[in-house]
Amino acid sequence: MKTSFYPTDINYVVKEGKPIIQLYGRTKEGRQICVLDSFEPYFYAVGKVDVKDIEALRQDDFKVVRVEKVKKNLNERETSALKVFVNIPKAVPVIKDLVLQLGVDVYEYDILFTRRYLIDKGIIPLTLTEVDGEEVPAQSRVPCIKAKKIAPKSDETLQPKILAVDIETYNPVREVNPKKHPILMIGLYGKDFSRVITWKKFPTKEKYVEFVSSEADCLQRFVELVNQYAPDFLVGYYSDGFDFPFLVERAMINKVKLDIGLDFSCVEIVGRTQKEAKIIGISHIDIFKFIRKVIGRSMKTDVYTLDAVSGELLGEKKHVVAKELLFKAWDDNKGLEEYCKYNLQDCVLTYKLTEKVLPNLVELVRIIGLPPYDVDRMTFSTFVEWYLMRKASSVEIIPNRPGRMVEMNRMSDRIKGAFVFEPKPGFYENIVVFDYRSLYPSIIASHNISKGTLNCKCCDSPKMETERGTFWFCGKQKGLFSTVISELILRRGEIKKQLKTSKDPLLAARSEALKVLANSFYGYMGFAPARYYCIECAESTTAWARHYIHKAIDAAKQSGFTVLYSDTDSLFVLLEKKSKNDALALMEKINKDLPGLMELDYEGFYPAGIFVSLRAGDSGAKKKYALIDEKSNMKIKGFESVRRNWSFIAKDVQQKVLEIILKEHDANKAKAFVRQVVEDLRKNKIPLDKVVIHTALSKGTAGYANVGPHVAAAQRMEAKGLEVGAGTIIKYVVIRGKGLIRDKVKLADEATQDEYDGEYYVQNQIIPGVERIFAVLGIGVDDLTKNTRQSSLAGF
DNA sequence: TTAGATCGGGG
DNA sequence: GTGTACGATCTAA
Repeated sequence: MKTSFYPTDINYVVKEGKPIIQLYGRTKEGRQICVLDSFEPYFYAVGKVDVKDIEALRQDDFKVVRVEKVKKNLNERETSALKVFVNIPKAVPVIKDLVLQLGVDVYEYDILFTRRYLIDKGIIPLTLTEVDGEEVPAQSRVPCIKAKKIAPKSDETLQPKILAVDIETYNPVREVNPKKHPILMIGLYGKDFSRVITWKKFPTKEKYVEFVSSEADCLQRFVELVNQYAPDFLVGYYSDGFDFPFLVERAMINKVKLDIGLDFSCVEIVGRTQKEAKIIGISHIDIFKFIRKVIGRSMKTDVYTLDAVSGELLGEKKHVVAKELLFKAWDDNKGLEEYCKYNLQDCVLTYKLTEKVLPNLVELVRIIGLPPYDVDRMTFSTFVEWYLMRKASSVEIIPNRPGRMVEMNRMSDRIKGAFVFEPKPGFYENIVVFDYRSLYPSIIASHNISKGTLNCKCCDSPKMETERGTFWFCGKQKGLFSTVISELILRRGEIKKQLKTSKDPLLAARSEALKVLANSFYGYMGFAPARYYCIECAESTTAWARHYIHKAIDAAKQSGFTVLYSDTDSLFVLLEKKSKNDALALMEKINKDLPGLMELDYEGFYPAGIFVSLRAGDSGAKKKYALIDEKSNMKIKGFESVRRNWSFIAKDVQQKVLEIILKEHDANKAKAFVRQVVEDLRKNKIPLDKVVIHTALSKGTAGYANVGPHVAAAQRMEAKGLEVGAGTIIKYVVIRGKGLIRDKVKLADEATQDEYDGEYYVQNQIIPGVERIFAVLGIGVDDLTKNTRQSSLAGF
């Protein structure tokens, strides 16, 4: 019988000395199933050796089953190799050591069995797959089908059934301790499903609240509800690091089996440095990990709390409640309903965030071909590596990971970076910005940059001098890196074309995923633990990048443009007496000479911009500038206006000054504005809440060698009996008085309007934020702060 | 400047 | 689990 299904998760067991793959998934009809398949572990040996010597190898229960002679490429050159099949996966590392002792090289001995299976069978998780086989009895929560044949069927993708989970714990002190403190409530949220399970009864009309009689029952009920809901994805926010480790520990203490695995296995916490919670058959997704890593790049927030992330991505926040007082509410059985609401809302946010970023996750799964559980936790370098491995494996023997020594040596390799043309600090008008579209990826593709095509003997490609030597890449044979990156670029190009007529968020996510992957290639080539490490490739990439940006700069100068600024892939020119059309013509001219997929884009026109020096006396102004476009949108780079430990008034003044200068081109107005704020601060006319400084404590107050103002404020909090620790946001105000700043600190709610030290704010908050901006306009600090009336009076 | 330590997220 | 490899930021040297 044929069954079409979407695989979600994969695992294997050894039965009667044979490994059996368990491929979990959901059928087209929505039924959860497990496909059982046989598959043989193997690795490759390359070198002069008698096949019989390998066939004879065995140790304990591990043995060689058979050896096949195969033709495969090794580093993009054809080689004959031996494919060594062994009895079980665990035999691979043991037998490969024995083969190594025969004096031959070994390869692909550390590719996880389940991943090897997916690659060899061409199966892509979440993508429609067809299995031919009959149902067999098995110890499983879902029907098991023994596969006679299995193969990918179509591009169709699963809409996974998602269940979000979040727990609240008893927490009287600033310490997370599952050994001491119980779980008070467990929240679950899915499609048409809301539930908070808790074990202290209180009157409520909320239907989602469910009472049980003990923590043990709470855990037991959690197991039942997960089973009933039968999710493909069980999702949490930081659930690898908190919720599941806590649940597992409490389950152990309460002697409850957390056996939600589809084979009746319990949740398992694995991993050395980074904890992971693994559930057989259910993809546990820690959405925090994915968002921080993949989505975070394009987000404004600098903290990845559930509240901040939900605020930005969903426009929705956490339910407001004094979380640190939950233990008290529990003890007194007072106001617990609010905490249940809070618990559920966290689940809702986690669920919605997952829905929101799911297209990105799914697309990465489809490109890389590993299960969502893995993709959720992988880093960019591993994305690239597994993508390369899957692409290469049918023709290439995959290179080994470097040994410790090799990796250490690679660590000291340095690559000469990008070229920066430093702008002169100043105010400028009519700026046109160009940038190379996906500069590094397009160079890798267009110059056929790849490990196996480096310095070929067969042709005379353009050569590039670098500090490491002269490098060129074959013009006849297409390289692995360049081939796969070209595919990514072209595939993205197609999607972007479709995006012009459709606003489908799925397409946008696909485009984003492809971009993320393509942009990771350059970093990967110079990443010490990489299998396909190629420092010459990385060096060549930046060298060509410098070459092309210089070319653009030279062309601009030749056409009579003044070049203002250039960094890596961008070029800022001044129009002066030229028109936008002249700028476009320049771009066309540059583009005519570019090879392959390379292209210079017109990024935009800006009527005004200001470039500011980084430090006092620093002539260059790289990476610190503000531009304004024709629609009055400001583009601010490198200014500290977002720094958290600045008072609101400091951020506000910096922002306004940039706005007045860029929009109205009126330095005197900006100056007058600052002078007014200075005067208002000195007269304590600026509202108190605008001078409050927010700083997060990085450790306990005892841990600081020198007591800064925020630490002094934290100590005041402690003196008042408030709980303070790492991560607490300290809100303080500097008040008038003598002595050190730390002795003039008051908590935000202690201070009054007329006691804050206006002069402190002028000197330490306002001036540092605008000093360099005014320096550009020839206005000194004195012009901003000196009170003319006072000084003239002083003259008498 | 560079190497080593810490922290993030969660309660 | 046929294993592994975070990375940004701060601090001390």
